[in-house]
Amino acid sequence: MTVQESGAEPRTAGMKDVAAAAGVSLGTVSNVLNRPDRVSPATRAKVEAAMAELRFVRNESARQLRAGRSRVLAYVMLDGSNPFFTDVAAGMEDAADAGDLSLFLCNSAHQPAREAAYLGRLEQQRVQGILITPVDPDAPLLGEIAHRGTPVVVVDRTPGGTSHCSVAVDDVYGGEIAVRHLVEQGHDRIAFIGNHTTVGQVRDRRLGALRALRAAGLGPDHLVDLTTTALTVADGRGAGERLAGLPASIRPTAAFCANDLVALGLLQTCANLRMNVPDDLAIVGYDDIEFAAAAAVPLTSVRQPRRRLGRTAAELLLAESEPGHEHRQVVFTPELVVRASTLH
Amino acid sequence: MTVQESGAEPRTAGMKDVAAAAGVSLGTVSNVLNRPDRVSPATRAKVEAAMAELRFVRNESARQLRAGRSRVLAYVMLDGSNPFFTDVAAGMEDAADAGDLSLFLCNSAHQPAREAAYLGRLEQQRVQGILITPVDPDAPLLGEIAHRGTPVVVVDRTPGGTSHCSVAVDDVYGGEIAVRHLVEQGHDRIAFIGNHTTVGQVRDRRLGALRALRAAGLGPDHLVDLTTTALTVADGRGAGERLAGLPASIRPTAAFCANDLVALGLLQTCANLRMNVPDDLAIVGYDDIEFAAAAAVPLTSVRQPRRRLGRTAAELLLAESEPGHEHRQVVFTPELVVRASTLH
DNA sequence: AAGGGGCATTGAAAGGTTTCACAAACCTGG
DNA sequence: CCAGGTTTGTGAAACCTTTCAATGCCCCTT
Repeated sequence: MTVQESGAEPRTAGMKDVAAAAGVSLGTVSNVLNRPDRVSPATRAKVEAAMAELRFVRNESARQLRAGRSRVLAYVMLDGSNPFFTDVAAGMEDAADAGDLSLFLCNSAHQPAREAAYLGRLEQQRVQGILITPVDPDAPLLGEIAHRGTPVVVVDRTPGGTSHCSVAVDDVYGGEIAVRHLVEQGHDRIAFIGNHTTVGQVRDRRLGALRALRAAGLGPDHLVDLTTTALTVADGRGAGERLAGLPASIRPTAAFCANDLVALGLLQTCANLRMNVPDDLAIVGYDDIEFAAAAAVPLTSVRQPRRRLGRTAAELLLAESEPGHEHRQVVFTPELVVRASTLH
Repeated sequence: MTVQESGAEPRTAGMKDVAAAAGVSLGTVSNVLNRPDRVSPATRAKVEAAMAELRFVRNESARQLRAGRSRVLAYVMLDGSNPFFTDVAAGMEDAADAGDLSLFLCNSAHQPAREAAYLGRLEQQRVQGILITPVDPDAPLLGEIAHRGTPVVVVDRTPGGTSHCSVAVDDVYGGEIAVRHLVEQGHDRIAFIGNHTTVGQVRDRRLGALRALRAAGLGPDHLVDLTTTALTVADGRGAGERLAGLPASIRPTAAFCANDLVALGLLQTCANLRMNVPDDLAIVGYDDIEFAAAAAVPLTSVRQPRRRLGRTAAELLLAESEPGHEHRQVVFTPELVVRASTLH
């Protein structure tokens, strides 16, 4: 209306165009955008009308270039198909919303190369901060990034060094309450199903299991290891078949699974083999994902405060920019949710 | 080594600093980065050494500002906690990797406001393109964005207009093969569980179900609607209880669920109520998520080519920039995966 | 030995925003 | 009616990269 649209469509209108259309200076347009209170209602209206007219879209690259920092957080997650991580991400979104930031999700899918590629891209984008559940929490890359100035918070792993904050859950304690519960239910021969030789988390959970046995006066030989390669439903099924193949005299009467996916696989094998849960085999899972409560036999599981984990991680990240910041390692305490899979 | 690090740490080194350290011009540094073949090996080595020395990180904002476009795709998904969508995203990642692009995931969680916020942010970032499973495929916002120049591809919904490409699966056909299978198994009274009044997809699946009945000479009264508010496990449980409450004379002998989460919930209720699956109730789900095969009774389900859906969507998006581009609506054909939940 | 072609490198402009010191206009109270 | 303070608005610099025409330089050809 103020400007004549003659012929070809302009690629995109910039603030300069808006300023011309509204008959004000460039600086005023910027003020309307960034400090609306510093501009009189009348001119503000004029400028806003021009912006609508021209379909102005702010160019975030230029804004960032000048302003130095972006309004974006990113979470590089280990496994996008595991509900645990998407729940953690939901918690981060809560915090990001509150701070008027956007959260971008990246899925490394356990691949170090992909993780590195994402980290590089994010660093180049000058994101405000990076949340990450790393393939390897002690990889030097993380420290380098933090050292170069992009805040990093490690989620659900505790890194050795302290070049950044971290948020995790006490896995030793989680393993302990799981097995203590089984012992209280009268079991004294318990299978541990997971890949404790590979993953730190799982090692800790197993440690907790041993501690609970010791507290009950039972030695480590009361824990029967069924080692898996990963923590998928298929791994659980496989372990179930191995378990069922053991002679009755030494077959455990209960199983503690390193996560719920494994527990669900185990449960499925039990159903196939007509083993009753919990009478023939009691099962405890880990994570308390939504599908745990929804299983054919609702699963007793160790609940991690997933959403809170994510929210806290994001909050820690935002706190990094404050003046006298000290890196903190937050550890949450898990809790046992008892359901039918362990109750006679 | 070439440069003396005196006193305070510089925020971040830019290409200018690298050029100075390497004793070459700015343009040469740019060439090393963007057209390495145009630079002699000797100087390239010098420059690369300087970059390593100074821990140079390319500033993506400035690059974009000048170059105009970014190397980022984004997928705005409807529900980050539904494995279906994370699998679709995995397919997109495959395509993005191939094109040396990064994929950022955003989760609208069914909230229009959040969706709009993400879209705004992405448009401002000038991402190369937006993939989206929208809350409302006919919202005008999508068309506006496409019209302003950011390519948009709609995933798993078919929008009314044709201002962009779309990729979907033939839901009518999916419903048809599901119910045809049930009819072939001898069922003639079938429950339909889902929210077909709200969601276009579900409406189509139900339409397919009716078509299969008609083909078998059965009228629409042979389909018993159990309407839910959403498509979660809890909705499935609730529907199961309603179903079990029906008098035996009119109770369906089979159920077709609008997705696998609902089917899993239904399955759980059956287990609780000691109803045998499939003898007392046959169940067909939809999506064939990983948990479907892993259920206590492995679930017959309609498989959507999730990963291919995602990959194709991303490819379509990349093709948008080609000269004589026409918007295409790709429709895939689902297939039935038969498992124990429908086989005597 | 002169001319010509290629190749490696350079220097300056451009891209859209934010920021900040400054100018102009407007009030307030004496 | 004026001094001093406040509110609005302005103009130019700065942010860091990419791009491209122009400049040297070296080697090959005749």
